Amino acid sequence: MKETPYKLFFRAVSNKTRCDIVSLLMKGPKSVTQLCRKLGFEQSRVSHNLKCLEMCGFVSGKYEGKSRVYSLTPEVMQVLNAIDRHLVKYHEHLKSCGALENHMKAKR
Amino acid sequence: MKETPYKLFFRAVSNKTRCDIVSLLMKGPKSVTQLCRKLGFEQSRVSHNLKCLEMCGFVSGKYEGKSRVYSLTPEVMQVLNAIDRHLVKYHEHLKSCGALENHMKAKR
DNA sequence: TTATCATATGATAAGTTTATCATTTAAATG
DNA sequence: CATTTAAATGATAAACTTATCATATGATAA
Repeated sequence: MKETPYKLFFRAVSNKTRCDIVSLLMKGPKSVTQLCRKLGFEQSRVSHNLKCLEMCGFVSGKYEGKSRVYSLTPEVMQVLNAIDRHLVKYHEHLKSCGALENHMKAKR
Repeated sequence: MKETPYKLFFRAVSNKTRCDIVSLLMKGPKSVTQLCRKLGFEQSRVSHNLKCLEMCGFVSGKYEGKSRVYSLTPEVMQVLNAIDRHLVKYHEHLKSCGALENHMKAKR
């Protein structure tokens, strides 16, 4: 499958772990440990997903003492804010959508 | 996994088939057959994915004669345009990102 | 330099998503 | 209402993604 920028962009935040990480980082930079604590996720889970977000340009990390502190890149902040503004109106539509969980599969 | 509106929104367009469908529809409404022809995808593939997009409020379809014509919802058009404007600048970053294809897996 | 705490990486099993094939339903028209 | 063309649905195997566990690397300070 060929990768379009669109797809890559969307996919980066199309799962709950990364979505949650991004949401938290929108409130400010955090170390891996801080993210783990706040989200209740395992460390390697967070690190793996941070790597993915980093490679997609969503976040960047720099060492501060022993810990590595991650922040959203300015570009992505702008994008997310733009989406946010529009998602406010759109919200309702999505809430009633079970599609991605239920379609294309029967009663497995 | 609990579903956030964010995740649902992003996931809807996080695969190539749906991304392509949405891109095409940005240029105007199309029937299923037209989408199949232009994209070179199988009919059931397109229909399944349209259903997903429809349930997420991305598209809506109405019968015109024997065919069913799909269009993007106005709300989503706005969102996509907003993302588009920002993605222009961001583009470069994403192009160099192999993360979602390569990380978390070895040499399988 | 080694001990300690923080993060990253690798392998893998479990879970999810996808495309495909086969079949069914829908609309229109003779 | 039978036929034809268009689209939707269901089941399933293959592909992909994810979380987890085990381990390795990094940074600092004693």
